[in-house]
Amino acid sequence: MIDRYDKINLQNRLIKAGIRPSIQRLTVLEYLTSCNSHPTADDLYSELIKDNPSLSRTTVFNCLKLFVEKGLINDIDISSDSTRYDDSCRAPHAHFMCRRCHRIFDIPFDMSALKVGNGFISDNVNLFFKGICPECAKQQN
Amino acid sequence: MIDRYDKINLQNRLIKAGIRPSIQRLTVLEYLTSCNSHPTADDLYSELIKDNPSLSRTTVFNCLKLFVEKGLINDIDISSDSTRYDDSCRAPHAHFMCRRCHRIFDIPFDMSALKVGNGFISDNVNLFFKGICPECAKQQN
DNA sequence: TATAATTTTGTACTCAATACAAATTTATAA
DNA sequence: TTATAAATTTGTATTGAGTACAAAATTATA
Repeated sequence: MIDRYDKINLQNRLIKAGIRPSIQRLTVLEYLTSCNSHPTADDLYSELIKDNPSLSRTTVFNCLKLFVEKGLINDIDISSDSTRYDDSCRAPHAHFMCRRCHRIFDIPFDMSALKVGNGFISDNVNLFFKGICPECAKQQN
Repeated sequence: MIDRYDKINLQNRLIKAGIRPSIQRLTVLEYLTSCNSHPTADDLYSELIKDNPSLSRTTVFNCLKLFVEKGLINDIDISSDSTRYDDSCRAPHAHFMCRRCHRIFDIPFDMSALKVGNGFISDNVNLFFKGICPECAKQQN
């Protein structure tokens, strides 16, 4: 159960992000904050429906989408629509996705310094930035 | 049109990766290598079907999946099934996805050093490793 | 040439995510 | 308070990326 202090905390986080703290939104954010895993929308829905029988699956998707837009949470996902492919023979580079025009740019980047330790054996690294590309930044004004 | 030298090059890349160089596989790899964009499977299919009317959409998906498995190309995509979410309030960390057990691990990582320049305005960074987690590495032997 | 193994093709299907409109809740005005 | 407007939630219908599967075609091996 979520205590009063935490509830106010969560409310403040929503308000600061410009989101009206409805019960459903608090519920979704509370679960995300308290769990250490990386749940999918359906993970959340399956879990939360237990104590909130009237909760709609669409609401969970709506909340998550809104939270990501407002920068409250991260979506561990890279391409907004479908998987994209990239010839790994090319020079190492990071990717940048523009939130406005949805293009993906190659960013020259030396990835060789990026390592995981502690027994993890990595064979692939992806570095992904999101934001506004130079063109869209100009147009915005 | 793809010239003879390139064709042999592509063939060698496939063979080295342990993939039999069928016409369809060469076609898909050739397009991926020559284009500078980050096409989706359907992008590829729509383009290649023009000159290869008998090409199947499934074949394109099969090729891409195989190429990624063999490390020939990268998929710019993070979660294998559906989008996962992550409270951004938590300490900055990278992610590691185990190819065997498909779990996603948090990896403590100082992301503050990761910057894009050149007029790109980034508000979000994702660093994603793929490979084998310590547990699965042990079990493997 | 026959047989086995691999690859391709095409149809049917799954399921995450979205569109949309009705119902409900919350805020604002009179 | 009551009426009205705005925002949110709900549920159904739909989309579309990706997969399962088996038949057809191709390629390798005996």
